[in-house]
Amino acid sequence: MVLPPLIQTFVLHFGEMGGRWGVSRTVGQIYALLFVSDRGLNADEITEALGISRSNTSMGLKELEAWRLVRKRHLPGDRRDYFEAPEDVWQIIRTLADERRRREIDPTLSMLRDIMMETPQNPEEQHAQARMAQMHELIELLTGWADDVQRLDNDSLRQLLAMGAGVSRLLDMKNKITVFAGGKRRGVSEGEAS
Amino acid sequence: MVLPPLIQTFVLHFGEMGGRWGVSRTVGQIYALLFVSDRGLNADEITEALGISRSNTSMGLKELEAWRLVRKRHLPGDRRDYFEAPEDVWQIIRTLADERRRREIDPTLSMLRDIMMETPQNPEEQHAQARMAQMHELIELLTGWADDVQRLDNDSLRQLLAMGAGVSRLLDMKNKITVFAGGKRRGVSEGEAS
DNA sequence: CCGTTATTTCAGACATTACTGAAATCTGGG
DNA sequence: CCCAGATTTCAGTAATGTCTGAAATAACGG
Repeated sequence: MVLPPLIQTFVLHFGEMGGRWGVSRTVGQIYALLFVSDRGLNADEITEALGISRSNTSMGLKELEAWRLVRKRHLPGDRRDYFEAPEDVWQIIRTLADERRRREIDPTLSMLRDIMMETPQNPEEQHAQARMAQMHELIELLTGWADDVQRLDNDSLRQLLAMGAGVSRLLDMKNKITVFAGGKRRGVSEGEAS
Repeated sequence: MVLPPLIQTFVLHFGEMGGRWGVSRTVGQIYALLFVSDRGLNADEITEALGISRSNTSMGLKELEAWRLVRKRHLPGDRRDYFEAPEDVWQIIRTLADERRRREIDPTLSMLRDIMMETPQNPEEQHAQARMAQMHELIELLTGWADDVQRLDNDSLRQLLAMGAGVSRLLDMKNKITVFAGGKRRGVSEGEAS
């Protein structure tokens, strides 16, 4: 691998981390390389830069496309495919959240729903089912929330994050308003999303 | 594996999912089993229920303890260790967030900080460093926010989640108030956490 | 202390996943 | 329709990761 030291460190780190994630070392490295690159790269350039086989590059790129983390682009007068990582880091987070949800959360939710249709045959199964229901409820809340936040534009998202623990003060405020209005649960929260 | 069908499905699913996550099939299964169990189980019971080797159980439990997802408990008059998964699903989320952060995010932040101390030697490195700075900023924002939310009690957290997209309306409100107060950036947000 | 039972460690067997090179397929220009 | 460059597929191999049984260690009661 022949890369500027600064970039090499970054790429190698993502390679290692790729493992902890659901992707291979190579896939992590390819993504890291594209992320910091100031222009699209073709498969041969990537192969060369990372010192891996051409076929490995091809597979890695395919996987990254499946994750929607890189996209193909064509340069006029050049038949080769060029690949680049979308620039907007906020969008990257959205994409990641989306894909991980699709691959990890949704199948679990589906399984939980199926199980919850069953009738427990004894106290042991009954307890198990209750636990699964707890898990199901929590996951639904989390993903529902994530869905909503997902739709915020970058500025709103940044604002929300910058607020940090301030959120809890907003919640207090909301509660005061709610109580004030006669305890009829009509604060600024609850349902009716845009 | 001899388990009530309802539980078996759940355990097997977590085994599969374990793979996508950073843990082995066995570890996923052990956790799932403890999660739905209505009492602590000892290593032999787990071994028996999952049809795996005693040593595998021992290693799996050790890993789950490292994740702080299960804890050891002792029953009076019984020398064996009993294991159980903490009950509070909200707390589980906190633990997971905590550990994943420690294992995946923190090392990355550290690496990014190191790289950002370096002086880029050419335009290519300069662009790369700028991209890393973007990533660094985003991760800091996300983790800072997560830290704050982490400290909310279960009810506040539930409320926050239930609010969903309502958050954006709160933000609008905040902005109105801020502007109203003379555009001096003194809304309900910004710094000064509890 | 000693014997018994519980737990952990660890080297090797086994299984899974990642990577490569060669061959096959695709694509666009002539 | 053919050629050359580009990409993908795939079977075999290398590398990792997981699991086991046996042996070592620890913990407790007597």
